[in-house]
Amino acid sequence: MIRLFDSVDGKVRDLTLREPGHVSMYVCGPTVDNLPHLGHGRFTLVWDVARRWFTFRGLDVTYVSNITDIDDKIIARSLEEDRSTGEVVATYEAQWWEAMDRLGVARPDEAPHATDYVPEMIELISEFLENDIAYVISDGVYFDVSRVPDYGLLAGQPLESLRAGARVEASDEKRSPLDFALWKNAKPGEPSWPAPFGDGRPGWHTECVVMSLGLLGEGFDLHCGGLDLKFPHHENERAQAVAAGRVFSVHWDHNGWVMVGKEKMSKSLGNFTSLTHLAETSDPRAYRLLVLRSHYRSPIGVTPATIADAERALARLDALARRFKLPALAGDTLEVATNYRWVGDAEALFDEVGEALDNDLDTPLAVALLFDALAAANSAADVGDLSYAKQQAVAINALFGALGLSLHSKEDRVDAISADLVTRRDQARAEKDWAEADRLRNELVTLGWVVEDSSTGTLIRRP
RNA sequence: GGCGGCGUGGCCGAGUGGUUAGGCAGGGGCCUGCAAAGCCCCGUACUCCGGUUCGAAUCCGGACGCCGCCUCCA
Repeated sequence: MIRLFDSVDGKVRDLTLREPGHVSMYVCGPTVDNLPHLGHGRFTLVWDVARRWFTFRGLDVTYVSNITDIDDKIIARSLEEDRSTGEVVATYEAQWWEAMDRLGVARPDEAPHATDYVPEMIELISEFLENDIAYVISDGVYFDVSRVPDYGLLAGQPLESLRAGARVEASDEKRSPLDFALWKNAKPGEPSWPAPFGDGRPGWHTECVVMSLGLLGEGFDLHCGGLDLKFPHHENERAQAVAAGRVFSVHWDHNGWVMVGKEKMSKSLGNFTSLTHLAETSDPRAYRLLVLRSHYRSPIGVTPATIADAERALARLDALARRFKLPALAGDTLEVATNYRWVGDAEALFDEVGEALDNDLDTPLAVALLFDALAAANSAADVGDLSYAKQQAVAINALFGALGLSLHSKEDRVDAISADLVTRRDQARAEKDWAEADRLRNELVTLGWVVEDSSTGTLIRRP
C-alpha cells in the first residue's frame, strides 16, 4: 500500500484509490509565458517520479497535466514582444516540452489547454451566477467565497482569519478581498471569447476544475502541484467544485520550493534560472538526482555547486553501468517491476527500496540504499563474485530506471587515430615500456579521452 | 496580526528516542608499473536554554535566528 502526505491535514496516510489498481492524478502545469525555470523542473520531476513509481508498482496511472495558454502574463508578454498571444504560447510551449524531454519527464497522458475548455468554463460560471454563487462587477465575474462553508480547508485557516490578513485592498467592488475572478472582461485588443456575461477570458482558477473533472471525473485520486499553488489556487479550484456540488480530488499533495539562497525562486522575485540554461550547462540527469536526494516536500537549493555535486555522484553510477554493461533505462517508457526477475539479494533490495518509496516517496532513503548496493556490487566484482555483482547491478539499474534516472553505459565512438593509440599503448604495456605507454596515454588525454585500464586493456571514454 | 515550515559534521542532504543515512569534498590504506576506475577505513555533527527519560539531534516548554503562505507564482 502506498502512503502519501495529504496537504489537507498534514498527515501521511494510505493513498486510497477510486478504482483499485488505477491512479488518477492531476498535476497543475505551467503558464507558458516565459522559459520554464528550475521551479517548474522540480515539480515536474517530483510528480514524474511519483507517476513512474506507481507504474513500476503495477498501478495503472492516468496522469493529466495542463498547459495554461491564456492569462494576464501571456497578454503582457505578447505586448512586450509585440506579437500575438498565440505566437507567445507556441514559442514557450515548445520550449516547455523541449525542457521536459531533456529532463526525461515523461509526457502526460493528457495535456489539456485552457483555451480548449472555454465553453465548459462558461457553462460553470453561468451555473454559479444562476445560483448567486458568483456575481458580476465592472471588470468581470467573481466567485463569492463565503458561499463555501469550509473555504480555507487547504489554507488551514478559516475564512475569517484569511480575510483578516488579506494583502489585497478591499476597496474595489468585490464583496470580499478573497473573492476571485472567474471571468475577466476583455479590454480592447485582448483575446476574448463571447459569453452571456460579456466578452472576455476565463480566470486562472476555473480552468483546472473544469479540465481535471472533465478528464478524470469526480472523486479522482490525487491532485498535486507546487506548494505555492496550495493557496489560493487549489483552494479556489476546490471551492468551485464544492459549490458546483461535485466531488473533487480525494488526496492533495504539494512539493517544496526551489530556493535561491534563502529565498524562494519565483516569478515575482525574478530570481529564476531557466531549465534551458540548466540543460546547456549541465547533465540534465543531475537535477533529477538532486531532486531524488532530497525529500519532495523539502526546499532544495539548486546551484552550480549542488548540480556539480550531483554530476560527480552520477559519474559513479555511470561507472557501474559501464562496468556491468547495463542498458540505459527510463526515458519515454515507464518501467514496470514485473519485467524484471527479483531473486535473492536483488529481491531484498527491491523490497527495501520499495518500502522507502511506498512511504511518502522517501527517495532520499531509496537513493542511499541504492548507493549502498552499488558499493556492494563493485565490491563483489572486485573479489570475483561476478554473478552476485551483476545481479545487484541489474537491480540497481532497474530501480533507478523506475525513478526515471537512466544510467549511461553507452560506449563512445572511437576514431581510427585514437583506436591506434590504444592498440599501441596496450602493446607498450605488454612490453613493459612504461615511458611509451604513458606518452600514448597523454596523447589520448590530449584528444579529450578519459583513460582507464582494465583486465581487457586500455579503455577510453569521453568525460 | 493569523497559519505553517525550518535551524544536522567542510558542503549538499536524510533521520528513528539508545547500535553507520547517503552523496560530494578531504585524509589514510588496498589494488595498479604509475594513474584512472573500484574497494576499505576515518570526521564522531545535530542553534541555545530548561524539562520528561535509565537514555533525546529525535518528545515537551521556552529563547534566538531563518523561510514561506494569507497578491501573481510550480
